[in-house]
Amino acid sequence: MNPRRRFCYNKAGRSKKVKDGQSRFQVEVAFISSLSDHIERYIKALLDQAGQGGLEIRRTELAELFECVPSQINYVLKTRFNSERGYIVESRRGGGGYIRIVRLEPRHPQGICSWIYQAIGDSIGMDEAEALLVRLLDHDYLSRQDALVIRSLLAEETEQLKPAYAGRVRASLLRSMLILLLHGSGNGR
Amino acid sequence: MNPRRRFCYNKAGRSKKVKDGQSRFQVEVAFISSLSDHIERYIKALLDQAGQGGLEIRRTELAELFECVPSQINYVLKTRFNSERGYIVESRRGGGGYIRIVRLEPRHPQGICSWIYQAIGDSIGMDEAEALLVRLLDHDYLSRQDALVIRSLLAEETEQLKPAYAGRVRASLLRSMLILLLHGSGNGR
DNA sequence: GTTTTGTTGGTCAAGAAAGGTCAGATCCCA
DNA sequence: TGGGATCTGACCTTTCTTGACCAACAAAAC
Repeated sequence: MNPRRRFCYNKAGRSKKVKDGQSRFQVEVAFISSLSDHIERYIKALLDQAGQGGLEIRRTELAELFECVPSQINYVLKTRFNSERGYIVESRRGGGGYIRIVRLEPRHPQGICSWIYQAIGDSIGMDEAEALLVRLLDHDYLSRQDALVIRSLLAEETEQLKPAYAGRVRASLLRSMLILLLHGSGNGR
Repeated sequence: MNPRRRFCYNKAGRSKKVKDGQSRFQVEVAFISSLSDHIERYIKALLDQAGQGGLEIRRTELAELFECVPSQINYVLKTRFNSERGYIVESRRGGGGYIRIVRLEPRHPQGICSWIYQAIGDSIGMDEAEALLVRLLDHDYLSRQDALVIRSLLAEETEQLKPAYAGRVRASLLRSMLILLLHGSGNGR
């Protein structure tokens, strides 16, 4: 393995230390310092330029740009561009492969999604689910009709399950339906 | 092999890159980039124009249009226009040979929701789910964005599960999300 | 009516071209 | 100084593209 000149990209963007002798402490801004953080910022900058359709990147190119291994890109995507944070990542392997990143426009105050993730957790009971729906209803994050449909689907889909699984499946279902409503197109087509 | 000027057809249709210097990545729409994808889109465009009876093509002609080997066309047909995705392909060899492609409307006496229930069943694999989404997309029952979100949620919610449960949970999730979109307040279908 | 020849489309497997996964090494901060 | 966050590299899977060879059908030749 040839010794790599790492962090090449960062020459411009990383935090600077003050010249030797002047001070032993970092004085410049840019606390953000890890490679992952830089890749994250770079992708976000690209996303800002991109339209609704999102952004398409080549894993290898990006890795070359930052002089890191390709799997580093996966790490960044997994930790920073997951759906809890409001992103969707799709990819395809093989010739013409790509990674597409879409930022879901928060049609509601950001934070509501991660709040939902937290509130639901790994498993949730019917009562808690109901309480959560009521709460979302009260705050107008949810329409009456959607709440009705969700309620009925939750019941229908979990009634046959053993309690142990029911809670988990219910959590999955509730989470998915809510996220879909919050992020989906709102009107088909 | 003479160096081929590939993607001739695509001159007009392919995605634009941002001006040099701005970014090395595609930021505009229409990302789809492989030859197969272009052939797929071309055929679908033809299908949209064609009536109920479907579309008839010459394998060789199409291959010439895209400057590829004829078997590439078979690949596209096999992977994108199979019966799982709701297409029927028949062909005849010899002089006057042809390939006919027919797109089947997903129909059920009781309507699209019943069709969905039936198509999903108790358990469904990721591939089947994908095919179903594509089919609904092709027929405009679903928006791109919703499909994107559903796909990503399906993957996320089932990735940790043992295959035996994953199929069932996936079925529940897919069914619920689709029914919610169709019956919820978002659109009146 | 056969046989031959030309015209189409079909199959399959090899190789190329992406991206994915995962365990272990490292880094870094409380 | 221990644990979580990062990084790396070896190895894997998926998807696409190509070309050699095969099979079916039609029209011409016999």
